[in-house]
Amino acid sequence: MNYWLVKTEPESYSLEDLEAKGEEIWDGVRNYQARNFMEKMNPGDLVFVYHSGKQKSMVGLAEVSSAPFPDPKAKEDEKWLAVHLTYMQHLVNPLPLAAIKASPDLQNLLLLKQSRLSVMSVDPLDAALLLKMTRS
DNA sequence: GCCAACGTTGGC
DNA sequence: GCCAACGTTGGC
Repeated sequence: MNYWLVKTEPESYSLEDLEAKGEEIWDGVRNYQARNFMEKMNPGDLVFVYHSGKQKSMVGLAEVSSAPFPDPKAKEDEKWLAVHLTYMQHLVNPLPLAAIKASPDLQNLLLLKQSRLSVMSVDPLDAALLLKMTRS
């Protein structure tokens, strides 16, 4: 199983929106590094959902519920990808960015290293620690 | 509101 | 192919 983290601005699309809908197509990603991660997604993979902007906290969990497929919104000659994500839960304890920054064990999270990346992988050990910290 | 990081665009 | 200019993201 692989672990991922997706960022979203709650003002445009929030975890609550995902919860209400149950499953959502995660499209519109227009960054090559992010696409390369999406390419490796498999159904059943766990996805941490992070709210950027005012909240800047990890707020929930979702599950990859499809194989990656061509982004239907992409132009015909472009090879962008989308996946389906299914809502799992809100975290018992949302994890603020400040707490992540303050944790010596989480310093190699791509979230901290590449602030603009919107889809990224999470190391299994980091994922286990995150799950522990959020008691989910 | 500002700025750092970084991706993209276009002139050369 | 380089690089300056510009736009966007996201934290502060």
